[in-house]
Order: sequence, then C-alpha cells, then structure tokens
Amino acid sequence: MSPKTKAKYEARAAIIKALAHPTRLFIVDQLQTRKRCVCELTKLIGADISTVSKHLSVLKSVGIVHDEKVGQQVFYHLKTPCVLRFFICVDSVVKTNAEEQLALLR
Amino acid sequence: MSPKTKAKYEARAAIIKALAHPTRLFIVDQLQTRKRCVCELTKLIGADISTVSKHLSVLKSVGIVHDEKVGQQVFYHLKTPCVLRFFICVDSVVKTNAEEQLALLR
DNA sequence: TGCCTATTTGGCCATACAACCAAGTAACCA
DNA sequence: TGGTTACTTGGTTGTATGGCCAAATAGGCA
Repeated sequence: MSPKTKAKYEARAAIIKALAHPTRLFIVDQLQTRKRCVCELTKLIGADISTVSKHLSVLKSVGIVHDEKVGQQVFYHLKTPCVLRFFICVDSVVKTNAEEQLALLR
Repeated sequence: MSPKTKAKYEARAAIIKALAHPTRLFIVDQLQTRKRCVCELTKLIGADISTVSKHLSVLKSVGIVHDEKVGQQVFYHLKTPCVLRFFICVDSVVKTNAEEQLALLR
C-alpha cells in the first residue's frame, strides 16, 4: 500500500474509530433530534460525567459533533447527520447474523 | 441506559469496531469489485500474512465478509456491501475537517 | 506417503483505550 | 468576593488491540 493510500484509509479509520463505541453511538443517536448539554447526556448514559465528556471530545476531535457554550452549559450537536445512515446498514448486519445463528440451531 | 438499550448499541459498536482500522477498510474496498484470496490481499497490503489473516477473521466474525475455500486458497468476499456507503459520509467528514483547517490559516 | 503451498493460530510485546476519581477552569449568583 | 454548578483535564489502572515470528493445520501433488 502506497503512503498516500495508507494515509487515505487512516483518515477514514480515524472517523470510524470515533464511532466504534456503544456510548458514542448512543450519543450520536440522542443528538439526532436536538442538541443536548453534557449534563443531560450524562443522565441518559448513567456514567461519570468525566467519562461522557471524554467521549464527546473524541466525537468532536474528528468533526462528528460540534459544541457551543451557553452560560455554564455546553451543548453538543450533530455536525454530520449522515453518520446516522450507518445504523441502517449496521442493523441489517446484526439482524442477518442473528438469523444465521438461528438457522444453525435448526 | 437500560440493559436492553445498552445491548443494542454494543451490538452496533461491535460491527463498527471491526471496520475501524485502515487495513480492514482497505480490504473492504478491495473486495468491492471481486472476491480475493488471502495471498492477493497480503500482497496488496504489504504486511505479514498472519496479520492480514487476523484482520480478515475480525471482519468475518462480525459478518461483514464471508470466506470460501477453493483448493488451498481461501477467498473472501463482501457479504454486506452497504458498508461501502460509509465511505461517502466519512470522506465528507474528512473533507470538511480539511476545509475548516484551511480556513483557520487565513 | 511425504513435501510444498496457503492459511490459521498461539505467543509475545508494545501501544492504545476506557473507566473512575480528583483536581482545575469557567460562568453565574448571592 | 466566595460559593455553586457545569464541564474538562490529569492521573491511574486494567483490559483490548495490532504487529511480527513461529508453530500448527489443511489441501494438492509427486
């Protein structure tokens, strides 16, 4: 693989890597409808606020979300809603796997 | 997050995690046109064959690729081509990031 | 059968990740 | 100004990942 090709796939992988965590996928899904502050996401997720803050900074660093400070709160919103389309494909893979698993039991 | 919700996002994350590596993204891209054996992919990638084999097993374990043994060779093919659509969105994120980076320099 | 080729698996090591707690920063309010 | 709330950052620890080498497995051919 040439250095140029390698760099291309590394750039892509960095974005996908940022999505490759259940909590971050949940966050992306929650931001689908509206922007939310860290405190709200923390309540929904049920982890330490520092953990949630770090997940958000991962998503922000690759440009998937954007943040906006309003008073003492920081609101995050989805910058690239196209990532939501991932779910459609991913869910179809999950479903196919489950069906194949079932078929094996017959 | 309820246990059920958590399980849903964990299942999704497992699929995305399998894609979150430059070499595996390259493999998926290469399988877009036709199935290929491990040896061919190994040449294209330029890593140890054991490394490539492990990457393929990661993709296989989550149901993104399928393998088929023909003689001494094992051919892998893309089982869920919808993952190729990820690239469109991901590349747009990469491009936007680059543009914003440029804008900062002005 | 015995060798050769293709691939997988196990072992090892270095690095990266995710979680929590604790400490630091920033904005608002009394 | 001093306290409170909201958030981020640093530190630590355990676990997962990715790479290579070496060994094991499997199919084909002499």
